[in-house]
Amino acid sequence: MSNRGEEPSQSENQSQGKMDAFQLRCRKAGLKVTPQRVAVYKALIESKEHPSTDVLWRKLRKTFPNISLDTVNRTLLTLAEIGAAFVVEGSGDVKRFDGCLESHQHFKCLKCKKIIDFHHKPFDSITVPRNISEKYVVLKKTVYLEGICDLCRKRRT
Amino acid sequence: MSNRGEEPSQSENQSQGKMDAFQLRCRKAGLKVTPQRVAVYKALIESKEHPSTDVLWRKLRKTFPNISLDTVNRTLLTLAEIGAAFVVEGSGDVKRFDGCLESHQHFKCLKCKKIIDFHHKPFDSITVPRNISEKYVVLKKTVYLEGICDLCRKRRT
DNA sequence: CTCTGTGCAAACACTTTGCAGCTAA
DNA sequence: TTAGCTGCAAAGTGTTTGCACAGAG
Repeated sequence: MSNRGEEPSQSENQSQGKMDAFQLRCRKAGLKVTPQRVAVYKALIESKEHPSTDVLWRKLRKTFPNISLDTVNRTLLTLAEIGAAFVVEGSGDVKRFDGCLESHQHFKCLKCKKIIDFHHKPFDSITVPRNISEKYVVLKKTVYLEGICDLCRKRRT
Repeated sequence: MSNRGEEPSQSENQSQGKMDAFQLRCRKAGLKVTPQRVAVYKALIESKEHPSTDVLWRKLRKTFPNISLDTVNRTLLTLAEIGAAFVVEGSGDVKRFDGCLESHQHFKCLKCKKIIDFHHKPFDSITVPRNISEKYVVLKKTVYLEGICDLCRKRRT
């Protein structure tokens, strides 16, 4: 584990905990714990930028030169299936992923496509109307904001 | 209340009103009112299915055999730019559009990709936390639900 | 008349698929 | 050992672009 200049011991432990939980989750789902999977998952949870397959792949290649784009893509889709990651909601651009499992919301800049995380407690507890929850299985409730971020507003691009 | 075709009187008037408003909006934005644009807009607001470019194009060709896919796509993007339509939020599939300007929310079935509209008043009035609204320009607030629809659950596909 | 919008075709970017060899369990 | 995973290459899909002509203003 190269530990790119960041992470001292404490977060290293946290990270380790997450990795253990991840391995457990894989096994439960009947998935093998391969170096690639571990690397993809690790890179994802260390990314704060909600990377697309491509972005994560470029990053991974620095420490894992042989990993293929497909593997990254397939792994991310698999992670989403077993609930270890999410596909970020958004208005129809490239698929982007989020490895943060804690409750939070997203603001997406329409200009630079940056996604900003925030957590507003009231949004955690929104209640789905009866006529929906009776008829459909609601798996995810999301509050999602779009607009222009501070930097894009300034540079008025 | 379906009346979703070329029905007469009342809804015809409503529809006409919408078309007038649309022309006005185009002119204000400096866009020409071409037959294609009108047709695309009309087809969009008559669709309840939040169509993708492709779906809308197939539909349009029945009454407008020469219209090209690009035109439909470009027109939809243009409509989104001038605020006459929206790109539906969702987790990274094909771009889909919505011509309904009234406040409403979406539930999307992860299996069949169907999008169900609903309107839950409390969702209209969610308030964006200070730290976001102070820093960013929030153009759109969305509550978005994902899950499995009634039909997909039954047929357990 | 002018300048935008359209249609066509080619280019692109992103995903998915098929398969042979590899590897975790 | 063996089912599942990876890497490569090729095929899809959906979207964008460049350009000549047509048509709205």
